[in-house]
Amino acid sequence: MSYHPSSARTRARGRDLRGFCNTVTTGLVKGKETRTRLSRKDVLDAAAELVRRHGPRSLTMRGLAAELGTAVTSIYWHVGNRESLLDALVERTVADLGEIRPVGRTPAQRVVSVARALRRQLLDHPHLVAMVHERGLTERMFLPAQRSLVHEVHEAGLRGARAADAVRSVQVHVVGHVLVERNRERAPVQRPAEEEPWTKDTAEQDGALARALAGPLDPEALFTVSVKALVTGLLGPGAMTVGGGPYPH
Amino acid sequence: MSYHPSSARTRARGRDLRGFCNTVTTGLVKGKETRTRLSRKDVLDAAAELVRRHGPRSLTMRGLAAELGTAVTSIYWHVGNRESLLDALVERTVADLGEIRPVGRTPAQRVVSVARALRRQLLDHPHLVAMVHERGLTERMFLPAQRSLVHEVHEAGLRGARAADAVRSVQVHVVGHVLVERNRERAPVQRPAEEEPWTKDTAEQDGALARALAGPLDPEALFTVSVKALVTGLLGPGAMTVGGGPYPH
DNA sequence: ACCTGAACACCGTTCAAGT
DNA sequence: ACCTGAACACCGTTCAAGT
Repeated sequence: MSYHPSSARTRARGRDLRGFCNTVTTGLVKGKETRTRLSRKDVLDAAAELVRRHGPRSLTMRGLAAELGTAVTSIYWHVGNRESLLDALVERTVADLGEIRPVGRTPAQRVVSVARALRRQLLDHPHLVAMVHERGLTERMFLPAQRSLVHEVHEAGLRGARAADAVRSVQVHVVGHVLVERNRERAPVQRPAEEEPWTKDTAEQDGALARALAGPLDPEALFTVSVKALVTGLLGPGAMTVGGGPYPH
Repeated sequence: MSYHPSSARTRARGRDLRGFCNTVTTGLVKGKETRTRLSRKDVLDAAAELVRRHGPRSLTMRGLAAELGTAVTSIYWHVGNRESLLDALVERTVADLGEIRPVGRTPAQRVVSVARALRRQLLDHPHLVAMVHERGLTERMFLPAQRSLVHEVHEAGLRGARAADAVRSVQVHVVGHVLVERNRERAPVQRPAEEEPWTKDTAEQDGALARALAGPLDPEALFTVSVKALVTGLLGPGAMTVGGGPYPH
């Protein structure tokens, strides 16, 4: 419709064709660079910083413009609109997530190590997870772990569709777990079960079980338990036994 | 501060103290009821319908007022503000989710059946999942399954903290899986891996694996596979063997 | 090619005023 | 106790106009 570069959003999501003409620095004002021209990268950088500090909801076009010292409308020229700005941000961050190296003696241990590392990576970018999720790009979060998982699952003797299922099971479990976790963080005061909290009477006469269910949840520990169980189930019995299970028996 | 009932949101989240004086119907206009007075229930019902049809983002206070044929500000009197309106909506829907009856011969089979039923319930209320999630009430979605899971896990011989972990593992897995699934729905055209899609060469020389990874994902099947594996791992080896595994061997 | 201010069509929310 | 219109302080986005 126009020569507006943001029409790139209708093209295949390819490389940014401009952006080579980066910031032209002319001087310093109170330690901050003064731009003569705004670049797409400037916009993304500033937006990324705002999101990193206060989350995506805090990112308004007007606020971003103020941060950059330009008119709101300039931003539109560079990134099209708010939606594709966030798209670009997600794209960039996901691309920065490195591959994950498996650690451990058995394939099962290495798969667990990949799962834990992936979880760590995702939790390190708290807002990213929600943004990728809201954009329907969840599978993107699978990528850093995918190659390693394929290798390890194959190493464990799984083949074909069954191997693919195992890889995806682990991926979905990790991402899903992180989504649930992230959510708990936001509402740390989970309304104390107004449904009766668990008592010995309602918990199969198992006092320890009742206490555990009524008490707080340790996400890290729960993750370890569940991913080990999952991997055990996927790779076959005995898969985790070498490394010792989560519980003394 | 005032007698405004919406100050209930500062009280403990208890029962709605008004709302007994429901709609007073005076006649019919084109098949629609004509209200003389607006009740909190009217507001919630209309809001629920809007959310059900077009999702929570489509719910605006002004639009809701138009739907109800009142001034925007009347709504504020009844529900306080948009946030607590959505809170109330979530509360109501979650409360309507019934308990889940386990089916199957072995405890493992029954746990799997509970997991599948819970997933079904959540997928039946597509917007609810996202809303509960955004509100940080994820554990609420655990509730319909909780009691049955406790029973079955105990039946399988798990006790104390270990039983609690098993219950929670299944719960987080189900909710997490549904979150990931729901997300895929929203973006059905997952950008075809711009990273090279899997080929026989990159997939450990396993052509079937490559095809499976490149192809589409069947969420229902994947869920079954992963939850069976998880339960197997949690309840001990052999747990699922009676019912037959997902794959012929 | 890049940047601008003005304007549009929305929001949620508050408040003083009605009955 | 319940409802109202006017007003406030925000949004994202478009557009014609500048250089």
